[in-house]
Amino acid sequence: MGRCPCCSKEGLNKGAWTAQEDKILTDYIKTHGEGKWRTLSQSTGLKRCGKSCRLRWLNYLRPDIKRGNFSDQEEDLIIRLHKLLGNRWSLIAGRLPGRTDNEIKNYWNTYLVKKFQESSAKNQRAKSMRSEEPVLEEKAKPSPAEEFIVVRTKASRRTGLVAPPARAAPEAPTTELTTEPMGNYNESMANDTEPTSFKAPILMDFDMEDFSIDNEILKSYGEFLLQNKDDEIDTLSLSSQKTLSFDSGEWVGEEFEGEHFSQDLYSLGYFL
DNA sequence: AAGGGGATCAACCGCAATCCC
DNA sequence: GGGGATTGCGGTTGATCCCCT
Repeated sequence: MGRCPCCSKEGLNKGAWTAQEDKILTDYIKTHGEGKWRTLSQSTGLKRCGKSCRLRWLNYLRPDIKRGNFSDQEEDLIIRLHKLLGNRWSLIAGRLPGRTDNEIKNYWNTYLVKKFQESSAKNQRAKSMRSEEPVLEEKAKPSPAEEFIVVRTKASRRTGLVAPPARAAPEAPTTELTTEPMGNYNESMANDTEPTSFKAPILMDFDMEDFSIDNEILKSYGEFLLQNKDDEIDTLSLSSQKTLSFDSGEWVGEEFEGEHFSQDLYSLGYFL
């Protein structure tokens, strides 16, 4: 284990890629396809390590990469996914076609974190204006970004996340709501950016073989909907024809049938 | 006009899982 | 089955850009 041998090799180029290097890399991948990065760097004569080639391709040269600013919808989706997934940038990027994990990570660290800090400071000022109580107690409260505590270990491929069922599913009547496919992101959802409305559970690593992420997310999210059904359901009552019911702690609906559903994180999009 | 400082983002680093001989 | 090689990921760095004084 330890450090990748190729990184320590001498004679390899570092730093910004030249147009010529880009062309060599692009041409090779067009011919041979992705993968085998080490072989690629050797057979093309590129004085770059395999990791560097891979990164350059994935983050910059790939033809399907979307450039430009993040839209409001994308931003909102990132915020919501980050609440659920934590710093799983590759997973988040998987839900944003054309965006790379690196791009999303940078966007989060530069823009969204700041945005959270500002809104949290605003809230704090507003509260302290309203109350004569010292702000000391407020200080103990986490900012919206911090509120959704993400406890995680170093990234690992065989791990995922779990939303532990800390609270028992509420005894509630069947609640109906509609869903729509992820591609049709609803405008009203973009407006619902209040980060504190969804009490995300603590995230932790788990073994994919032991857990089904969606079951847990569905339980927790269903609970959230039930607790907030008066004012929140509308944000999810989209124009779709698909019907989803929450019954006895489980989601029921035509879109959610089949044993493979719970293994596919794609379903998460239905709730965002 | 210059330069200082903050913001941005491409690229690197190190770790861990998986592959493969 | 063991161990080195490879791949994938998140965290961090540093070069460059841009704005303000």
